[in-house]
Amino acid sequence: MAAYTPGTDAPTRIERLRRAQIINATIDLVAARGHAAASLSRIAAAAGVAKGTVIYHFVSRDAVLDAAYDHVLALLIEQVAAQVEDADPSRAPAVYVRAMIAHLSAHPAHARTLEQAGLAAAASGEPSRPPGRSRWEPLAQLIGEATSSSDPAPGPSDIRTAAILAGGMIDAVVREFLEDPAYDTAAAARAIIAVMGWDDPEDDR
Amino acid sequence: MAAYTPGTDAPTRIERLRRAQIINATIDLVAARGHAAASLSRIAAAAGVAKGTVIYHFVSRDAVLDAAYDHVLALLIEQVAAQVEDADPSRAPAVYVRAMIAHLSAHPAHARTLEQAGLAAAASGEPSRPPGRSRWEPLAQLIGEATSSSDPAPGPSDIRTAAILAGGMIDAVVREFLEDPAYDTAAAARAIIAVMGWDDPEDDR
DNA sequence: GTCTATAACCGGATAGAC
DNA sequence: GTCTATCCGGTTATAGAC
Repeated sequence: MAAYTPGTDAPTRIERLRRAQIINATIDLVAARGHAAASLSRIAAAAGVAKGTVIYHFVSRDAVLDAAYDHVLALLIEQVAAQVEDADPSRAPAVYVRAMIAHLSAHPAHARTLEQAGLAAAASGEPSRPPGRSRWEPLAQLIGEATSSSDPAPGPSDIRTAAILAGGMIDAVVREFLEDPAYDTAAAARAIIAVMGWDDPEDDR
Repeated sequence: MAAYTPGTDAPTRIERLRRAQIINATIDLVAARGHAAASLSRIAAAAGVAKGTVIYHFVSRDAVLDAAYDHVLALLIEQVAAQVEDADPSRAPAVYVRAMIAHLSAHPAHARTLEQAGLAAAASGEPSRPPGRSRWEPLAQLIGEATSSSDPAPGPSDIRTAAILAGGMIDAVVREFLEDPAYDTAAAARAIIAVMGWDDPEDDR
């Protein structure tokens, strides 16, 4: 058999613990100092292990960062998907907006990390997705399903543009919150839903 | 007198040319490969000069990047301000949105560079501005002046939030354009103005 | 003014002791 | 599994020749 390569097979052990430990340290480090400053030595120091240990559990520095970014992204998607799934389709877009903002406000370090991840990706010419598959495609999907049920399609008639605009507002609200933690993100979420003309789950009582 | 320090005093000569040459090369480099990849040697190579030359005209690598970022920002502000100034106050917000998107669409490299500049700044904990002075403060100003003249204040009643949301949409539209140059930014600008419920200069004919 | 050469440093990654 | 030691490459910045 080939040599043991951690991460590819069943991690059956404290391996998972070490990996989690390193990943969490990396997330905090990136959130605090940025992608570029998250060097191997700093990651190791933050996690309380040696450089060699980090490269034993992961393949390279890039692999550590990728794993960290995948992790925060997976958590975000899981959270949002759970709330969107058991919601009336006509209200799914509003739920999406609230869930997104709530999660990122609750985990500022994750928000900052995702910000850095996106920019690092934009830097190294990475056309990771074929044209059309933009970051807000899932949201566009929800908008499409919502407007097909309720007749008077609100907001911009172009679904892609609607998703892009709503997504941009979400980003902006989260960014503002990161700079000013006193900013009322719940009110901002309400404002987004209002300008988009969407059904608001919190309206009916 | 003290030694001559370029940039601080009258640049009286081909100094300005060299500086401009280096700055432009830096802008393209950052746009293409990102902030982190814009090393001194790469900047020098891109500008067609030696490393020493770069550090002669600027103090350090960071100074070069700062100068480049200041430059693209100054151009953007100049362009937008010119269009906003000779516009009816009630339509200033719409003009701002269009000017911003038009300029950044016309100069994608500048848009990418500003993106990288922002992220690099977010990384090194740089509270460059006291709380409240957000990036969209000028826009908030325009919105305030516009709504004080026309009675039925459109969009979110909170001016700060209105500016943040509109700004976020501008960012999102530009980002989308960078990924898909076929994206219709003029239509997107119209959509932004529509959802905000603003007076549109292109409406009356 | 511009360049070459060099100093001092820090980055990632490997080898191997324990 | 985890660590230390080491190597190599690339980085900024300086010194000084031209």
